[in-house]
Amino acid sequence: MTASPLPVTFYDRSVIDVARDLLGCHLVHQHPAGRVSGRIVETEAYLADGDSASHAFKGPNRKNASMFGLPGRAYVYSIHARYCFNAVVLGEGIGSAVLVRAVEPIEGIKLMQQRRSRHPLLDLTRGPARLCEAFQITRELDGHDLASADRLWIEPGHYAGLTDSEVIVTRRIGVTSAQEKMLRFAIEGNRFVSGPRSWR
DNA sequence: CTACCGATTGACT
DNA sequence: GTCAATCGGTAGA
Repeated sequence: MTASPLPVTFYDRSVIDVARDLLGCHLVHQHPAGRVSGRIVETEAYLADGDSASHAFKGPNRKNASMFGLPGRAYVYSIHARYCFNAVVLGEGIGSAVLVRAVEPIEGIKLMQQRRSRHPLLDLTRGPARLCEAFQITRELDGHDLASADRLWIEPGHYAGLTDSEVIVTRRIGVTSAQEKMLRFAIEGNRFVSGPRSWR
């Protein structure tokens, strides 16, 4: 795999387009312990305006600061004693991001299993906090530049460029407000997609 | 300092 | 399907 990271311009577009287009791309983490990578199979968009489910809804604070930072950076937040990973979309002061909810493991499965300890393949990276544990993504990587091939980045994948019939669009999972918005994107039929079976 | 919350997960019926 | 444990991060006293 010698592809180079997606450029910043990829992230400087409509958050819905970015969430849709990240499907099929590869998330890569390089660490002294080894390299892990996975195909992105599920994302959610969090809008800059009128989206009460977004952490950016009430404006910038220390926790969500990177969400209002440069596009193509990571926004890593903690919730329920775990971490979740987003890619920041659009320019400074905007406050939109794409949550990566699930990937399909490609490289480094043994390392992922060590980090997640004894979990079966299907449970390694299905879910936003699970994939962060498998990829060793913590708050340390909050604000990290995803457009350079260092530590953590995203590459265009072999199967990127999915047709509309290969993508399902649903409500977002777990949010307690703005539940009506259809902002979750997933590769139809992929076993590593989280949520109810009927949504896979 | 304490109180509270959650874009979750895993265990359980 | 239901539900409680989990703890980092924040807000408030």
